[in-house]
Amino acid sequence: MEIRRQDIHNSDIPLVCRACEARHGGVCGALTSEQLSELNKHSVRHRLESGAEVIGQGETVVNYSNIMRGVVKLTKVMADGRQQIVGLQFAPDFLGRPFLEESAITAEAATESEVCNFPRAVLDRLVKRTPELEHKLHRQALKELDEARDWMLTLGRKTAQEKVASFLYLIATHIDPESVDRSAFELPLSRADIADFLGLTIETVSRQFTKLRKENVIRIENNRHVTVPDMERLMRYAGND
Amino acid sequence: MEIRRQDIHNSDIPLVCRACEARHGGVCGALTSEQLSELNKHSVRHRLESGAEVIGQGETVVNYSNIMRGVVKLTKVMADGRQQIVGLQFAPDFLGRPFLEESAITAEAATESEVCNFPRAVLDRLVKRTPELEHKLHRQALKELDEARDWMLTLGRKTAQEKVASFLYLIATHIDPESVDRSAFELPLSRADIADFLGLTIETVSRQFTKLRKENVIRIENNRHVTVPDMERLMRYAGND
DNA sequence: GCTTTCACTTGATCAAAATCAAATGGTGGC
DNA sequence: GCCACCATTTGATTTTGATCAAGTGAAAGC
Repeated sequence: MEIRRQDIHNSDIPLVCRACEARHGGVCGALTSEQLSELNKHSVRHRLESGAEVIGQGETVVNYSNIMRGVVKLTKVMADGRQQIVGLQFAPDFLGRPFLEESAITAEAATESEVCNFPRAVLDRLVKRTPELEHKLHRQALKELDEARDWMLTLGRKTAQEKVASFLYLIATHIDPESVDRSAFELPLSRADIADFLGLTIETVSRQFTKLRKENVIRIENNRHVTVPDMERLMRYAGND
Repeated sequence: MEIRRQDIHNSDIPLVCRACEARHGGVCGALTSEQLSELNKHSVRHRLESGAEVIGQGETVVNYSNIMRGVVKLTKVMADGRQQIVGLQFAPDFLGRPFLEESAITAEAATESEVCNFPRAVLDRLVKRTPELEHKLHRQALKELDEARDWMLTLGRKTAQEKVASFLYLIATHIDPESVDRSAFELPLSRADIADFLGLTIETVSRQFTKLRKENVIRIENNRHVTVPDMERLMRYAGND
């Protein structure tokens, strides 16, 4: 038996939106079909190569985006080049900092990705008229804040081993929200990116991977494919008792 | 000559609110006088000793607060006792995590403080009916997110010296938003708290203070009173070029 | 097929911050 | 004023992770 979606006027929803994975998880779910149509008129779907920049630190924000597929990293850079990843966003997250002219961070595709861009001005106008949309954005901001604070504990107080285990646990639980089996996944970040996420060097990250592998906490194939035989054990290594 | 406030129906505003410093800076500024009266019926002003807990990690959130005076620290603790301060909030900040039953952090007065508590349920009801209020809370969440991300760079990539200088710069610019002269201030945190904020030990913090003092970047009297002769120089020591 | 390149790993050494230990100094109680 | 207590500083040593320096291994180009 077929189950019908509860959307009202489903047929009025733009075709591309109907097919969009982010439709129900992301901010677009807060919009009526008319609003969705309006936003859709101005939006452009985009494929991003791994490493492609969405916006640079200090640049003027002209677009917001929804991540439709892939992983986007948010980074901050110091004048001398030291770099820190301050956030990882997964589909179907909203990407952007409302109410600010200039971006305080760089957003860059960590993997090959797909995003749906729409002009800042159009969404800002919609937000003013649609409390439910602001509510969604507010919730997303709070979620990011919770994640940032969790990560501050990791950065400030955990050992290198705990940091690497925490990272693996984070990826295992975020990479594919649909999947039931979280024990096997592809790392969306290179060793260099992982180091920038954890406040470590690539050498230290590599050594900790080797150590976790030797202690059978994880298995690694082709540098990027990770298997976790015992998730509870990984959690203990991450210091999350 | 006396200058009149632009508030409409100023006389309808509860007396305690009229005198409240947080009235215009905090979330209450988004409310009409009637809403303010309703909220005020349920709110209780409270004096907090330094160290007093507002809410504990894992506890059920029953109250939100406005900070009227003082500094509140937000901390996370690991099972083995390692601790990290993940946020500092100054008057007239809003204190609380909307839309979540259980607090993920501990909030504790860092200095002798004063807060205005109101029941979660009452504010949640007001938020639903008042888009402008949700907008204010949204902006506050985004501000906290920006601050958290700035701090992640400090925690992950800065040296002990840069961390301590960054902390001093943060306090200098946040402790008294009114004051023009930011070059002299009281530290709201003990050395132990500063260590927990910076992901360092108290010994390392103390040594860096001594070093900054010997290099004439700061002067310290009575352990808590700091003078900064050249703010630009402090900023350079903090790595913010 | 061979070379080049790039990401990653491994090894040796070094430096920064942690740890362990003791001294100092200011504050409140008597 | 003197003592006790606590926060802070200072000193000696150790540890962790950074740095410097080679290696390895897989994929891309010729």
